[in-house]
Amino acid sequence: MASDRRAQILDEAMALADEEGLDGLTMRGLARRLGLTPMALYPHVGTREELLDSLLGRLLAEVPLPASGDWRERLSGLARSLRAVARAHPGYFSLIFTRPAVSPRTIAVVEYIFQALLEAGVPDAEVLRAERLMSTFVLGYALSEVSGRFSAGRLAPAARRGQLADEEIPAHRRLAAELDSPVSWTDEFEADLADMLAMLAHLGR
Amino acid sequence: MASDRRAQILDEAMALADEEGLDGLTMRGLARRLGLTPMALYPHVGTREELLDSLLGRLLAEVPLPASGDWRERLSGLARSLRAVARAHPGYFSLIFTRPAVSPRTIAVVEYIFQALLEAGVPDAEVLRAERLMSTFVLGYALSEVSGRFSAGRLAPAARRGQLADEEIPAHRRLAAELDSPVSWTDEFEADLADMLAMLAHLGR
DNA sequence: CCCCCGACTATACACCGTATAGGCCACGGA
DNA sequence: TCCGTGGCCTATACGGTGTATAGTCGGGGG
Repeated sequence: MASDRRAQILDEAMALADEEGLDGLTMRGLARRLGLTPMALYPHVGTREELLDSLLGRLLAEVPLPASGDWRERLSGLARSLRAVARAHPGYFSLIFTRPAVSPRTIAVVEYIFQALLEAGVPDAEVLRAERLMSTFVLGYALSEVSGRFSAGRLAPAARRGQLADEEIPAHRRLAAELDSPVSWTDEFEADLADMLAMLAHLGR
Repeated sequence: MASDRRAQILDEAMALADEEGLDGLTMRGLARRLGLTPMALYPHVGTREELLDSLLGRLLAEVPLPASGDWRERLSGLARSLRAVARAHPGYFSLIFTRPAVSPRTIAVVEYIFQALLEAGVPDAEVLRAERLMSTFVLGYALSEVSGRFSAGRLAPAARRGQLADEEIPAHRRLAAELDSPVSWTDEFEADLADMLAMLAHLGR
């Protein structure tokens, strides 16, 4: 069947993007891996931009929606799934921020969050904002983690000493012990999640 | 002076990126605007990747750090400045997520946030996490706003009707009035900011 | 006067996305 | 059995990209 071929090409595209990153995902490179000419891809996946949109669709399709549990369990389960997807595909998770794709799946995920927030008692007038606030945090955290924004400061001890005098950064000096100890991004995510859920609960009275 | 030339090139690069976006920022296009050959740029700004890092540096340099006020005013002032920078340069604000740059300026901004959080009474052991949490929200919100992630759903009425049956999305149906009314991203940002600051205050007891 | 050195140019290479046109083969109807 | 015909794929080409390498030129110091 024709869409088998499409699925097969998308599989290979995801593998290639996982290995080489978005820049390495090339029409020519993808065709080479499949033993095809670049132009053979076009009838199946469209232009490269459309290919990227399809990859984003697959990314979202990988996110399971927990079927049971109270609203806290459902929201934190979804959040953990999103972070897991980001860690599984660090090379192109950023698509979720840069490509505004509104697929049925997207709507299903948003619907899922709406229902959880309503169950949490968030007033109708605040549900949309609460959904965007929560999504922004989860997606932002996941992207920061896999794109290296968080760990950029891990060379902080050198950088701190490097260019600014100690007197200019008293808070850094006071927090030296914390700055020098390793961070578990999983633990931090869980702690953040707890705080965010508490905030949502507060919104619901 | 030599670094005048560099500054001049970076000025033009920012202008070009503002007009044409990151994809439109091309070594050849930049050189053309300056009346130069592409290769003339390299001694001044290095490779294109290094040029992008320099642009990010300039972006951060544009963010003013409010000199006075209590910790709430300082943090929300900084947050508003970051969002303003994003809106001023929507084409390449995303660099802040994808390019881990640790410049003296970055450290100064983080130091500023640390001091505010300490003033808020956040325990030393939680300051680093609170800084990342707050930064993630602010940067994520700003990026979502300028990259179109938020407004992707503005064609929601059509999309909702389009592919999912009404019975599958009861929360969307219940929130139809809210979904169809326009959103002020400024108002929403302020409301989110208030909630986040309350959360931080709670962390500080 | 000469020479050097810095800024700049010229050329070239490998790669990219994709438009256009043509080939090949399997299959259904006469 | 032959003949379209239509789906998949290939070949070629064009204009773009980043950047390595080598050459050009003018002005300031010995």
